[in-house]
Amino acid sequence: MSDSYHPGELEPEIRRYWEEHDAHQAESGEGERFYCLSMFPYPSGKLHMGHMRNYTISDVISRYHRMQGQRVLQPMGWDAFGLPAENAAMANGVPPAKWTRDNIEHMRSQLKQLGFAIDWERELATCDPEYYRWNQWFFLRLLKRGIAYKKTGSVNWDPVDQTVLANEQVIDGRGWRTGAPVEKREIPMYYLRITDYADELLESLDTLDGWPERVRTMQANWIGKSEGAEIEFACEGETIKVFTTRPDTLMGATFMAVAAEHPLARQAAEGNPALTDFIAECQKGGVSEADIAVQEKKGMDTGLKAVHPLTGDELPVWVANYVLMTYGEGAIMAVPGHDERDFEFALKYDLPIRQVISLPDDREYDDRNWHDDYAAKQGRLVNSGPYDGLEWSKGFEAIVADLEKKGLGRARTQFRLRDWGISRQRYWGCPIPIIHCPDCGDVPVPEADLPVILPEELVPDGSGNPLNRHPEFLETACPECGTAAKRETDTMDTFVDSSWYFLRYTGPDNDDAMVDKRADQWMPVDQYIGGIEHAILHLLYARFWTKLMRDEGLVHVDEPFRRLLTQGMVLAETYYREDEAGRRIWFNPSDVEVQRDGKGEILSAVLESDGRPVEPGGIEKMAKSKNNGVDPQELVDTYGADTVRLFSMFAAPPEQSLEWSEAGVEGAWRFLKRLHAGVKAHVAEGTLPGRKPEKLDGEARELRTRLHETIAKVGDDMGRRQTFNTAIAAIMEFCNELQRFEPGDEPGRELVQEAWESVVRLIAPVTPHIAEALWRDLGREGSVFQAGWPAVDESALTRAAVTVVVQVNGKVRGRVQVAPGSDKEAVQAAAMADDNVARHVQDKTIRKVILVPDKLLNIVVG
RNA sequence: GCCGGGGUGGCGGAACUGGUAGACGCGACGGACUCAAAAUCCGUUUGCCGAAAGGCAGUGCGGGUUCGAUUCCCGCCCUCGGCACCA
Repeated sequence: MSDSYHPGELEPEIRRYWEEHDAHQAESGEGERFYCLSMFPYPSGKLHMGHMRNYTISDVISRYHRMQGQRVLQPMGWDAFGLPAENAAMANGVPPAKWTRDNIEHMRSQLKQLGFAIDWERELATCDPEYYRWNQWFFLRLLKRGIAYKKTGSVNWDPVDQTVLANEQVIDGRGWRTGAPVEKREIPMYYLRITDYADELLESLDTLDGWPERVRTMQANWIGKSEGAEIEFACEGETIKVFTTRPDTLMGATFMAVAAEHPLARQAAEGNPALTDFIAECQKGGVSEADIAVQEKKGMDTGLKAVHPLTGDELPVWVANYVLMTYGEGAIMAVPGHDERDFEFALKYDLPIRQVISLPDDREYDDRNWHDDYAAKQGRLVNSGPYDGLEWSKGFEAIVADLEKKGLGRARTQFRLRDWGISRQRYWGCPIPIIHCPDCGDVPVPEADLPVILPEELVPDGSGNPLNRHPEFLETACPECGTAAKRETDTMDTFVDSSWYFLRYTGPDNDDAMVDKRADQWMPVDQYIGGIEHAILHLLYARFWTKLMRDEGLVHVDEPFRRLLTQGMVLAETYYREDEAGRRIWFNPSDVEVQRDGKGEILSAVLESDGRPVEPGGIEKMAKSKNNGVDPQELVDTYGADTVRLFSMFAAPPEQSLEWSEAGVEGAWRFLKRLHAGVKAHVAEGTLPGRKPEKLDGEARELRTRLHETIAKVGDDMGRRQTFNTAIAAIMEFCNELQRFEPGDEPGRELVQEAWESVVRLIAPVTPHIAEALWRDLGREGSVFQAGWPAVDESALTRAAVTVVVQVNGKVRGRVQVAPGSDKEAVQAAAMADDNVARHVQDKTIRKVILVPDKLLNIVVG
């Protein structure tokens, strides 16, 4: 092997060495356990930079902890069910199973090339019956406990393809393939009672101090606990129940509004063609909340009158599209004086507005500056009859008490969180183990008959679930009475698969149980790493499912993930063309040639293959659906895995989103070449036994101080802060100093040996191949990952003098060298000896002097 | 629309607890080496004024608190993520 850096030869050799020594199996070695988990990938075809970043972070943390002497579990698997496989099947006619498994093969080999310390013995794929049978088994237990239940839910319906669409497949209110306007449709589905756990899911967020604050905030807001009251309004022999967070504004209610799906709306529509048309109009469009929230507020009077429970006044009942059937009771009391949406609606339809809360300065309420006024919700009650003058929270209590006396209302807690609908009208997912018998109804598949195996040869064509046209799957006998019956063809939400895979990693070979006692050994996960886009749904469902399994006695932790690192997304430009039908065809950025102006704005973009223009579609997270994933393969082929790993960690802190650019990868490459050359040059003069160099002075003494400062900084950055970019910068900075140093004597060479051994170990988690090789070159036995993390020599950290910055009135005017720990007077005296400082102070009066010890002195003059 | 982030040189970013703004790297420019190129090495690189010493301005925009604000507070703008069937 030549003496220069050739990762193409070096890296495979090092990987063979690891494999021969089972270096990455979790059970080997000694020490306390550390479970390092990264979110498993959807096998979309190729690795992209988002994956690369995610798994490199995970590997750096794993290897860092391994070097701390811990026994690390870093598993890998495949989130293998889901929509993209069906889309690929439609496009190429390949069955989702084959497409998925081929992708897994390819991506596994890519991951192996990157040198991740993964325990491949534990690999799993959620599309394997050995995995998903436990989804089915557990679902049946939940059904028995009443946690799983059936009710209707609303879905996007494509009337042309006669199929249910995912929200992603609805574009501007139209089906992505047919272009037909989408409608809402009610169908029966299975739900899990996550709302039963709402309080616990909210409360235990406080125990997750290893989670980013922003994720905990988002989850708390998502669960959305509000204290309020339910109030009943009599209405033509029926009752309209509403939930409100502000019962104190009840006297300001001037109308009622119900959702289009509300039973009362349907009832009122009978014999009212205009209202029937309006309700049908509300059924247009998809079910996505974002779409509903931005649509124009519309409504229609039902003609019905509701009775105000305290005043007896008649209030008109409207149907309004901004009232959601899925929150509260699907009906509201509208208080346009103090609610922005009600206000907007009242203005549009000329409904009365009444102020019932005083403004802070007792101003008169005025529609025109309502936007300044409506927020004033914290005043006293006015225009509220017997409640006038009460502070709002007292009014809240008084009104609820009076409603309770009349039996027309009571205090209640409401959550924004809804039960989790898990039914999907799709083929490529885990079958829901239910049989529909004409006589016995919905019958669970007996445990002995599990798993219900999904036939793998089918090819969806976009017109509904092919299981419905597959008699071998569909036709069966009722387990209770034996008559001909049909299987449920809905499959489970893929979030079910990803809600417990981390538990299965602890005992993936167990054919007799979902999890076993090994789960107790490894759980909870010490470090979870994944994209911020999963901050709410996946993480909430995984927390919920863990609690469900706990309550079944299967695991013994309350929370699955002790520490969470949410990596920012890797973004890339998207490019598309529209076909005749207006469908967007997406092109990979690597196939597009782009010209930009001086500010980086795109001037033109053409497809390389045909030279014709494509439209830029904005910068978005790398994803299969927009075909903007950048494959790291080409870079790995050119520079090797270590360079790409180093570059992806150096580019930005992990939590930050990052627009992908290759500019700078050369820098990482150059650094590794210099590191390699530096060690080789030192070794060429002969290696030394690693021992603490004595009797250093001058430059050597300073270099050793810098070495141990760097060791302390890198350990802190990798372990506590998890800012790998700054850890790498610190290593680079030290290497620059080390390479300028020329050892004149034996202690100097000992220092250089110590320095290179430390540098190689500090960089090892990031660039493991080169570190392993250089560790050998330095004359050390065994793997660098068994060598342990370098220790900080506290005695090396002390300095004879420190630099203190001197400011005059907050502006830097000089720097002085003083002994560490010098007091204000001493530093000030030194500062006044500086010409420039003295000039700025001159004959002015010193009003104040502020000292930040060993760092800064600010002299305030006036 | 609602919830949560982000905005700092030509570019990626650093400044951790309110204390030197621009570490480290890319790019660019100048130089060394070379027949030449690549690679490598050395130097300069926020803007403006200045020969220099030094000075003034500067962290999306507008205000505020403070001896001192990229950091805290108020109001905006832009942008990214999520919004329950993308995963």
